[in-house]
Amino acid sequence: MPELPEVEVTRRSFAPSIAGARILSAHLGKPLRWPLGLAPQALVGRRVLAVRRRGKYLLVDLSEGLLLLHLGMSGSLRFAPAEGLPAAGPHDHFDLVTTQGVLRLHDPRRFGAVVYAPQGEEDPVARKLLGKLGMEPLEESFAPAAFYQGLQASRTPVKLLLLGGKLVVGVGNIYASEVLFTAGISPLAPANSIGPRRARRLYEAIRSVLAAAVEQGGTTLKDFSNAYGMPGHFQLQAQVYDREGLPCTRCAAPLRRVLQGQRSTFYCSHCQKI
DNA sequence: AAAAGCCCCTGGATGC
DNA sequence: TGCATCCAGGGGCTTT
Repeated sequence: MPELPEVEVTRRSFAPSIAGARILSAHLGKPLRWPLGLAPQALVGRRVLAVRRRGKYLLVDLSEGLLLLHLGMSGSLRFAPAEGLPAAGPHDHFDLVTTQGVLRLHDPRRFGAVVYAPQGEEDPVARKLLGKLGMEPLEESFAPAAFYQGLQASRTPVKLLLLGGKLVVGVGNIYASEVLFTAGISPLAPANSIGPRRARRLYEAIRSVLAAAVEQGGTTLKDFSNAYGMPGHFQLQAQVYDREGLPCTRCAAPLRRVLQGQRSTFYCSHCQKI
């Protein structure tokens, strides 16, 4: 489900509310992708200092150690007062009960994870997950020249390179298709066939599409919502994703769907050039 | 070492 | 209605 915009929207929705809270208890449901790495009751008494994001990971800084949260394909977070919060359902797999509310991870498919890193970002556990991540597309450090060089270094179809997260993070299956449509570049184009001008257009498209999606509260296809249950609206302005056979908004040709790396890609073969 | 495939898991939509 | 099949917003790991 969640790509960079959804993770960022989630983060912004509850980070101010949980900052400064003291952990009262923590509870696990069914196993997630990886084990937590410590007994949940060991978290009791620590403080939540801040919530940051790296790629599609949320980093919950504690007074001692760090929690890494990932929402996988179907995960979402909720932050709500303990009173009035329903009992954990069959798909609620992590509750962090604090003095300021309960942070709850809901994840039917359980591709998500909550991992404890005792030594913060320098921890081997954290480095393993975060160490190979690419540039943050909404940060100042996302440099056009470095992006172009990254494209030049690979013959992989550009859609797959974007999805891989080693050059730039956060672009998932929806936004990869949207960004390439905006840039007028075929998802099938080998990355190193993209010249400097088109690379610059792609760079700008990544920034503008992701920023617009954050602005719109993310994309809600079926069940995404932020930590207060509010859905996003970006799906209303999706140009190609999940629109196979519908007319291109730019040229009216029917949009196509192809498989790349066992995942659907949507594009306009007329507007998007190799 | 880059690149391609394989899984993990559940549920909803579709088709017979 | 019931059952089988396909598909889904991710990404680490294994194999080429």
